[in-house]
Amino acid sequence: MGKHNIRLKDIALQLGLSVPTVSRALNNKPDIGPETKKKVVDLARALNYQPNQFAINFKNQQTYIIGVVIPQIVHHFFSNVISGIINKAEKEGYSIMLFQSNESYESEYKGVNTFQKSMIDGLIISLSDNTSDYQHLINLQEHKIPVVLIDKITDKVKANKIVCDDYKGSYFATEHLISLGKKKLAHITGSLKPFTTQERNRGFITALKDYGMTVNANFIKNCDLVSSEEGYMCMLELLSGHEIPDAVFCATDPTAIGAIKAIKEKGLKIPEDIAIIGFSNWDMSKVVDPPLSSVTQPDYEMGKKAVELIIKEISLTKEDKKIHYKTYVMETSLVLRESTLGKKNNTSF
Amino acid sequence: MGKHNIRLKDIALQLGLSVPTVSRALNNKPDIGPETKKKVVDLARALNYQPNQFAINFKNQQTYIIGVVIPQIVHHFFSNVISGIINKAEKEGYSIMLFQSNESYESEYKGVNTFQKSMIDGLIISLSDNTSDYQHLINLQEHKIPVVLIDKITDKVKANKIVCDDYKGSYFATEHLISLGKKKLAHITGSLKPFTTQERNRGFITALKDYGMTVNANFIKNCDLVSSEEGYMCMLELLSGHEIPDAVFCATDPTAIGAIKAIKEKGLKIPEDIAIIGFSNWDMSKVVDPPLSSVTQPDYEMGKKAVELIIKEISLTKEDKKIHYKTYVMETSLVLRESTLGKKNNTSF
DNA sequence: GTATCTTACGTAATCGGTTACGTAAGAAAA
DNA sequence: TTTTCTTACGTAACCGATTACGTAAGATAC
Repeated sequence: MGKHNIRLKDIALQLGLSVPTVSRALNNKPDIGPETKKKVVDLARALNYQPNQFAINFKNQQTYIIGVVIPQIVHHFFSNVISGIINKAEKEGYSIMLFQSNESYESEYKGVNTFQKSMIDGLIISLSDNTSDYQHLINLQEHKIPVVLIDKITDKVKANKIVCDDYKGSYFATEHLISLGKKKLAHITGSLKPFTTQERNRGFITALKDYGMTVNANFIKNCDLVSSEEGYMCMLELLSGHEIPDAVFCATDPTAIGAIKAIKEKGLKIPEDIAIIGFSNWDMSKVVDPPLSSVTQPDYEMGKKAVELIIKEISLTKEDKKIHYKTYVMETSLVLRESTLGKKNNTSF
Repeated sequence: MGKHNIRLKDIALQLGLSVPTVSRALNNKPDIGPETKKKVVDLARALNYQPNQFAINFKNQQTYIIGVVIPQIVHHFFSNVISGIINKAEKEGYSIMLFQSNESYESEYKGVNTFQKSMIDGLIISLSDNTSDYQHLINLQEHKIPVVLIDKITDKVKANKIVCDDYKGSYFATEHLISLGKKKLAHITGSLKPFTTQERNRGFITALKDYGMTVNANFIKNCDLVSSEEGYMCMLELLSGHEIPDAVFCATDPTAIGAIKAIKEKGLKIPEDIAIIGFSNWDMSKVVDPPLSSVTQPDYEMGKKAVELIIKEISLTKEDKKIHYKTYVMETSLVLRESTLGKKNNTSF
């Protein structure tokens, strides 16, 4: 037992030919006699010859592997991004090496380095919240390995970047609350370290100003861990003031879900007393009571786009052409449910 | 611009040495003079020499890459499995190549083949529901590439396998419903094609029998797509009979969540009129109203275990030792919430 | 002083392929 | 018949490392 893989050498020996001749026969190269070619092709088929891709990649100095580093896989947004990346990469003949940083800079650094040594052709990365040094990425680029940043990006690295329009999504979410006639809008933010969260905050504030409403500092609560527990606590604080909001925009769905729990416990009605909308349209948001309105991000498409960009940059780099870096901003949209619209005759999930 | 990576050759040229001498100096091999060694090590450090892992792997015929094929990434159970796989693999010095079959046999087949050509050291796979031919896996094994099956397994392939105890988990869930004093138990199953679902069904039926209860065929509904929509429809059917159940065990959480919606719409109380318990403890289950009791699977640990098994088998295979295949059955446990326990003074999520 | 053993290096082979180049034999042209 | 041009193959080099083996110089033993 234990077949070894058939090599060109095996075919060459059986036919009394040299290895390059066999290679030429199988790769439709010139300088090969028609009868020899037929003999080689037939034997290769009979032996079920599969070229050793690893050796070819080594010779070509190309692996057809794209490295992907993200903060965490168990996350609605990122698992969808990865899904888009993998499906698109497969279509284009690339494989994916995946690593999660668990939001640790050291881990991210190590992962990128491991990938570099494995000779990935390109890297798609969403930065850890704790990354503030970008030398590992710049180092990669200096070795002509393209880098595409996705969602968690930085302006310290010159590269193609993909984000979704957190600002506009938040603006529209806020506008939606205003359109319901709400006057006292609150915002539960996430950690303001990531650019994405800052943008969501900016969208909220700008919308208020554009509609001539004042921003009440007491109505903006910070929720660093973006967990349901924290959302619950933040909402309790908002409800304990002498003035309470009549609408809340949460920077993530889990915090919104915690907030819903707090609102319901206080005996208040959603959306009549307080309307609430989240961000990212998590799976769980359609099953909470009431179902949560949210802002959807084009996660799958962002992953797909990242693969397109990296493959294009890989081929441009090989031809030593200059790359014009851009930041691609992808549109979000509102998914409206009972938490803002109220009960409808609606059995959908 | 465009540094090329430093090679042994570069160091050798600068010092007037041969490549193997430089290699010996850097790898603590014998047959090297102390002064020469120092010169080489110093220059290597100065140039920040990083050995080309790809070349080393090629020479050693080992990639330190584990291929992972699963049906879908965007799934609570699988994303946790992958998380366990990646974290453990990194600790052991392996990288992960990830592929999703989207429940298609053709896609799974193609993915496995691509991985084989890329010379993965081992494969961890959870089979697609539509896979009934296993030649791609056997072929891998014949080429001495170990295969570990996880969760969606088959007895047609001799290999190490990891499952969780779907039978016992379901038995305990059913037992829990009985312990609440429930007499008319229903079961909403998933597609009975996967072995896992069959086991869940068996657990339910065996528990009923062990407690001297009869199995009412009208109380067993099939829910092929395991979606919330289907769970909702199945539950409506159960509620439209002349006799309705007082407890339901659902083979997956999403169907249970659909069922909850149906029960609430009929104005029935959970768990007083109908208690309900699901399976897999999805993230969303703690936020539905009422929070759903469920059976947790040790997803992360299963991924970790899979990596341990594959690495062990890789090293045993290299030494040409015989492998004794086992199926590892990992324990589930119950997470009890309001859908069976009723309202408690409980603010946890 | 000669034989033998170390030491420290270089040369060659290898992993499995691709590609540049050299060359013998036969065909075509002069 | 001699020269030149194809054709169809083999040889050598390469990708970047590791490893088996050969060997000159110096140390040690007899």
